Amino acid sequence: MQETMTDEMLELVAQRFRLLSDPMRLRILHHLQSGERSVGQLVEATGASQPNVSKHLSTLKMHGLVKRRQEGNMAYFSIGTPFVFDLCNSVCTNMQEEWQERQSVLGGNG
Amino acid sequence: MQETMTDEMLELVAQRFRLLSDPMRLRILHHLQSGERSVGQLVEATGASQPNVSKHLSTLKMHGLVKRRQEGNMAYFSIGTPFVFDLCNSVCTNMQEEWQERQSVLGGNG
DNA sequence: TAAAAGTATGAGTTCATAGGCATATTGAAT
DNA sequence: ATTCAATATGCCTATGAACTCATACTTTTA
Repeated sequence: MQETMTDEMLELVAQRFRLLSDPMRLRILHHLQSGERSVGQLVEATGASQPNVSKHLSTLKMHGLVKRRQEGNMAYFSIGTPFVFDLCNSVCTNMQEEWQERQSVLGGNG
Repeated sequence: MQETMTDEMLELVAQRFRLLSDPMRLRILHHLQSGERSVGQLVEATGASQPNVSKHLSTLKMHGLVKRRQEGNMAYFSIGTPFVFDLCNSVCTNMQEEWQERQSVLGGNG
């Protein structure tokens, strides 16, 4: 973090993190990682309802995490800012490290 | 993100991000970045109420983002996982990049 | 033991949001 | 023009969480 953090900056950063704090949104992003997907495909893949998927996509798009492309009847979404996966990877890595530490503390070295 | 993400993993990652999705918690972490602080110091620095600060610290501690040390009457807290600052820096950097892009799009190059 | 300071916790309130359902909108096909 | 398919949106509800106030807990001091 920087030396000085204004209230507005804190609010914006928190907002960004809040976008990633929902499992369904993470699942959608995860499926988009392998490429562009239509709403229907995401509904199929996530098991969520179509309105729910559409709303999450709308939220993600509003904040630039996702891009939208229309083709006929269908709307295709894709990742807007690949850096989100860096964030997720960092969190995953850190969690794994903590688990390993905890395990070695609990279970000794055997 | 990894190739396979179980529901439990998604839930845990989301939980981690949710911890960072609150401005007050970010502010507390930000103040801890320069070193260990007592609850009273954080109350003073953040302007939040003492119960509020204590609860946030309790939440952060429960998830390992913060460590607690007791000395007499006082409780001193410090950063448990420095990697959170990497996450915040990534977000800040990315936001700045997007702003610059937006500015050059809106304002041209002059 | 009593009082005071620092911190933690519980009850209650308020606010944000995820999700479901119904329906509106948009484009394609007949 | 009508009907159908894909997607978006509005309303509603329920759940979670941040905050406040009051109070309990804990350690120090008198």
